[in-house]
Amino acid sequence: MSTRKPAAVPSVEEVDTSYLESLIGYNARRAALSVIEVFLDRMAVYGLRPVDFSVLSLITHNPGITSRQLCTTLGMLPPNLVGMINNFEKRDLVMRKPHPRDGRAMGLHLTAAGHKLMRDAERTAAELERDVGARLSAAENKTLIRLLQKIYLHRTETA
Amino acid sequence: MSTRKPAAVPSVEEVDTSYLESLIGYNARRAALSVIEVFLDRMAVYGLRPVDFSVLSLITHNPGITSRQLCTTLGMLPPNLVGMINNFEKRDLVMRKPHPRDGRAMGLHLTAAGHKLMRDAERTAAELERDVGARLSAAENKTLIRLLQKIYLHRTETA
DNA sequence: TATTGTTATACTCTATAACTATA
DNA sequence: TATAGTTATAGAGTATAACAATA
Repeated sequence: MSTRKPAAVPSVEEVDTSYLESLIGYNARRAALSVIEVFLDRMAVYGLRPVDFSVLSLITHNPGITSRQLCTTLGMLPPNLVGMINNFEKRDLVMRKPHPRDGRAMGLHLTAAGHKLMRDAERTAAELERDVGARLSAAENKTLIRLLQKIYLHRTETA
Repeated sequence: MSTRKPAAVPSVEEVDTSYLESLIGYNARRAALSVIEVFLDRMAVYGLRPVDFSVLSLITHNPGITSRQLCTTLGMLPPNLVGMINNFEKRDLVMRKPHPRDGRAMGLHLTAAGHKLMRDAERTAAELERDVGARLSAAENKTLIRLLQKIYLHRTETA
């Protein structure tokens, strides 16, 4: 049944992925997962997942940022941020302070320990960026980031 | 720091995301999520999530592909594929046939209904690709896919 | 002994509803 | 009335261990 004539039940020797590889979404997702895999590995020593790093990095560069601003920026939902911030407080990385002009809100700030951790973590991130980026030339790197931003920073006219 | 004297408790008017936006992983993830958002919306009429589309597309272009091959190609775990295939069988989109040369394996094949659905779904995917790609020029589009593949198709020398 | 497919299950991530206090 | 933060909880997605059938 599989020797001479076209097999009624074919099998696959090598998987043809050419169609999927022609789709932007598929490629972007695969690339993101590839980088995140390395990220998970190297940030493990700091006890930080990618989302932890993103949140702490935003607090680092935006002292006093509120939970609401973090959620809007990172596309997270408020209930899912609460536990993260609580953990950061338990680890003495982040402090909640009353917002100077809005009694409902809490401003988020790094502690001294938080600053120290993020100095190391951002250095590691820079090394990772250099290693991953080494798969591309410097110009390609710049181009890639520019094109990716054109994809997701498009101002939606329809919605 | 903002108006006159350095505020003891600063607040944030506009969130500075410049640091995160310099990282490849962050940009790739944001771009992927942006495309997937549109994908979810347009594929809803077919009852297909991105991963469903990927699996059915691989079966379409690789009739007789096994679960093992699907998992390896898409980075999924076998237990998580079983339920998907069961659903596809219930919806009369996919059939399991005994593998011609390996009694342990099952080859996966589209039914007639599956072929019809995927013709429509791949047409929709092509339209989506055209619309998302319209944010970029044709040349940029080609470049973007090439660079993304250089990121995730790198042959790892270390591991 | 190793591999394919499967079951059961645990764990994480994401999403929804509702409450409080402040605006 | 609307918003920021929170709680509790449901649902989806992802992970590990173990088993039967076959290689």
